[in-house]
Amino acid sequence: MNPVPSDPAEGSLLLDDQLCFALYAASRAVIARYRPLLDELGLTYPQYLVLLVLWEQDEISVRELGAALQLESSTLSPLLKRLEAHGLLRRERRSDDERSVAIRLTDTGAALRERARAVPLAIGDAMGLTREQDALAKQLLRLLTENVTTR
Amino acid sequence: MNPVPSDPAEGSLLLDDQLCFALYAASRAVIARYRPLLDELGLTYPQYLVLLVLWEQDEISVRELGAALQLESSTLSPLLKRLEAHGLLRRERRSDDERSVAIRLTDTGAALRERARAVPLAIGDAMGLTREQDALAKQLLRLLTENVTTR
DNA sequence: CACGATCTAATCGCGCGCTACTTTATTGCT
DNA sequence: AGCAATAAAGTAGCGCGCGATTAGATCGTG
Repeated sequence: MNPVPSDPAEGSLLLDDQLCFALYAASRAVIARYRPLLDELGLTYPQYLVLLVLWEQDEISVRELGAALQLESSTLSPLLKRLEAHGLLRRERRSDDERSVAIRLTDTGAALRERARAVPLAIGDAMGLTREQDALAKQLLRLLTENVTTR
Repeated sequence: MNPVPSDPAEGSLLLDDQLCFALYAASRAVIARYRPLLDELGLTYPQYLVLLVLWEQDEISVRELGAALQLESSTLSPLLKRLEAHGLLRRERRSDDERSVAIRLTDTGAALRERARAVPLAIGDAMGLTREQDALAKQLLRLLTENVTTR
């Protein structure tokens, strides 16, 4: 006594009506696509995101990194320790504000950027969206994130 | 010597050009929105997804559940044990095929459905997308998942 | 019927991701 | 200056997710 595609999504408890599930499944599927490529670089997906930020702006605090990636220090601290252990970056207390920790790429970390250039190309290819679809998707996802985040 | 919005996204290493990041951030933001609602039901987000499936089709194998949610048994097995420990479902070896485990809701698990009805309504509201945007987003996300998964 | 290939769950190890909490440093107020 | 409030990073605990592996059941082919 359930279906009839009455008002799709509005209050439905059917899995396939849920945007949240489409989102969750897509996110994991895309990350899974990245995995073999990132394995070659010795990186996990969140580690790759951290490096994307650092390649754009080296010398950044944990706080700023968290703001850029929307991640808590409780997630970033151990992740950054692992990247430091792999020799890709250094963490150092700031002298002007000892609460803050400055993250800086090592030469190895900076050099990895060249090897990473192939990644977005391969992924863009695998996603198989037109330029318009890609732009539209990004736009919708940002709107959604914005709506859902701000009170 | 980097920017100039030359060909957005095509091979860029800028975080904000990455569809994958928009996806990853949106997924976490939406799940975060669910958290307080699901807390009231004593559920995590993936547990809620499992129940969505079971409310649609009770008596299902771990394999089928994994196919529906795109999750491995290594994720589902412990998750199902926790739901069993909370009294929401039962796991039982099938007599006709002893490899398979049948998942069945308890009365408590089935009854939780009524309390869950409020969830999609509240979330739909918080997402703040028009019906068209919602449908378009789902469509794009499914296309993306399909492209990225196959092959 | 035998026996190797396949299938199903489950386990283990590891890296997130988040909440709650702690520690240390800085700021703001009087 | 003194001290509460705030801020930054980190730790602990828990629940995913996933790759790799394993144990046991079933299937397929000779």
